Amino acid sequence: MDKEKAILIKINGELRDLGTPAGPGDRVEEVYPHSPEALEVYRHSASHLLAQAVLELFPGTQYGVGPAVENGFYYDFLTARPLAESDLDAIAKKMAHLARQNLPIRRELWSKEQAREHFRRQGQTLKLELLEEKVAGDEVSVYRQGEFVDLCRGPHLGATGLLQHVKLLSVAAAYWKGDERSHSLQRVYGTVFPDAAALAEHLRFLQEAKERDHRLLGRQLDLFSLQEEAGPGLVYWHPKGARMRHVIEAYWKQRHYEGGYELLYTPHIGREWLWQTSGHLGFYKDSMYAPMAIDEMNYYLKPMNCPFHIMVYKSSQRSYRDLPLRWAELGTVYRYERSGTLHGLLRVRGFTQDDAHIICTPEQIDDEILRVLDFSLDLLRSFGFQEFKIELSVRDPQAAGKYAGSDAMWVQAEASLVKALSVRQLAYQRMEGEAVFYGPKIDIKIKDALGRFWQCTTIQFDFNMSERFGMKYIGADGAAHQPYMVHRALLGSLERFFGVLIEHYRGFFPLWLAPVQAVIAPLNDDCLPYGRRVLEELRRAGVRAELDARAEGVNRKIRDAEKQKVPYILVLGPQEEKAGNLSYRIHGQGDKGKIALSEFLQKIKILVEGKSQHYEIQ
RNA sequence: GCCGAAGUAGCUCAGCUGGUAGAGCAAUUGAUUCGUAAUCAGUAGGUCGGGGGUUCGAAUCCCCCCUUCGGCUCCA
Repeated sequence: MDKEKAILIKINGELRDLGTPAGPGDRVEEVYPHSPEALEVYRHSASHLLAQAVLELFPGTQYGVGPAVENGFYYDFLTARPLAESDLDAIAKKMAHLARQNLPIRRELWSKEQAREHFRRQGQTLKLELLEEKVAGDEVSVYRQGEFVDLCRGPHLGATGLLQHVKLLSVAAAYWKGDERSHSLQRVYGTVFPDAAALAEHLRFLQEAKERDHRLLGRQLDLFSLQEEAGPGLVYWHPKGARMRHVIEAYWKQRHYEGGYELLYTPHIGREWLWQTSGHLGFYKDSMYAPMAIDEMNYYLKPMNCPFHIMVYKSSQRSYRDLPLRWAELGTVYRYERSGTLHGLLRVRGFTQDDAHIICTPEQIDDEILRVLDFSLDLLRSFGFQEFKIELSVRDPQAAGKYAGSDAMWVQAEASLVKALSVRQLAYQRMEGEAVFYGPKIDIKIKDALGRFWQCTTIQFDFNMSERFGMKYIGADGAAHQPYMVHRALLGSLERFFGVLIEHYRGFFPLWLAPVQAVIAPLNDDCLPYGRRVLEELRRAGVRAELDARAEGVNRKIRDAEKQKVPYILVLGPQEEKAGNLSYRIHGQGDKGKIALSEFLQKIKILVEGKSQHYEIQ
């Protein structure tokens, strides 16, 4: 392989344009196209190329910001008319044209006044705003390629000719500076790679993600639906989806009982008093469904389960000897999510949280947090997820006043979260100021088969509710104390988790989750009675089986079952009937030969119990 | 909620500049009874997302609304 030419350099570890002069004693390293740092620069330079192309094609366009992002880049424009997907071709052509010209990309240092003058002349008010807001000193670096000049810190590639493998992906709206009261800009998304193969690989990944889309698979496999007439963001679980949910719930309940939890069932609506007391009507009203007036009293659908669990707590006097209490509920809540945010199962308006509240003494909190953390990771692993991203959200030290709970509680809460993470030697990211006002929290995201992360677990301290409802327990000292309350959901919501499972497995669920584990395909109608007997036996053994009794050939029955991603297809003909056994196929692998029914049952039982990730019968 | 795009049979989609809808799959009926990924033939299915308007005439043009999609913002 040819030695690649360096496209950037690092001076004392800092990425710079190729050709940046180094001082004496500086440590200089070359950076090659296929390094991760280079990719970021490719993206950033591609965004400049995009802006250059758009400005040339649509004169009078204002350009905003255009950073490299995960998987690509974008640039925001204020255009005379909105851009459409159909404009992307023309833009891409223009970019390719500019790339072929191999324009040098040059860094220049301007005085602020010079930049001001330049952008004023060009009528680029967005850039003028950026200039005033972002540039502190009097000197500012700009990058020029041809006529195009952009305010930029850099670094950049040396010339546009390096940007050969670009793909524009979509155009969408974005607010100027993320502020929804501000202009709506046109954001063009694209991706770029140093070579054609890497670009093709990424496009394959996008295609794959599209094919895994849970909304598509949900329909193909008849798992669930969302229905226009019945209201947006409300999920209908079809029989097959419902079976999976049942399996998930049964396992979840079993694990909770084993883990020292008790289960609760609480109502779906509650009187205004409850939400007044909880504070939801104060800070959460916009996200709640409007009240129902019954007997001159307002009732609200619950957006959270906490107040209900607290009511159970307060139904009798509690002693320190009762604690910790761990109360779990698959609690269905309704939240009025903004219409534009709804997305399949991943963002809905009615969903079931796998919720629990742990109420304990301050002395118990370290143990309880560790316990929840272990529980969560273990539960997620049993669904086949192996990699996690953990975030610890703590309060903003600058604004201590806006938080519920005492300072001491925050300090202890944070300490016990950190302690649990470090005892288990888990890497985490500390999110300063990301805590909710009512307490610090740990969030766990799971990595799916495509490397995407999905938020599931949240473990949150809640100092607000316990305060507002005046939760108390009698301590060993005979005095009343405020307990700690931890609110946690491990899977997050069953809807979202289901959506993630579908995408992670691409519909090829592990046997223990598969809605239909086996389809029986009798060869002809004469074999139907034997088919029915096998069906009975499978069902009695707890196998989720179906009999394909249509007047179709085996080929057709096999094809349809394969398309439904059923793990096993059992072909029954005169031979099998005579021998009292069955021929089985494993999904995607074809005929695996004959096996006795009892042996089949026994072996797949092992796979189910082991939550196996494959269907192979050993 | 905001910006843009879209909505035609259960599903996937075709229907050019206005002249009262079409395919494949699915469904259904009949025949076929088949050895490892689509048996053959017939039939039925749509006030073209909803409402209003323009027009002799609207799936097609205009307005309002609903839903979905791509994002922004937000989040389990």
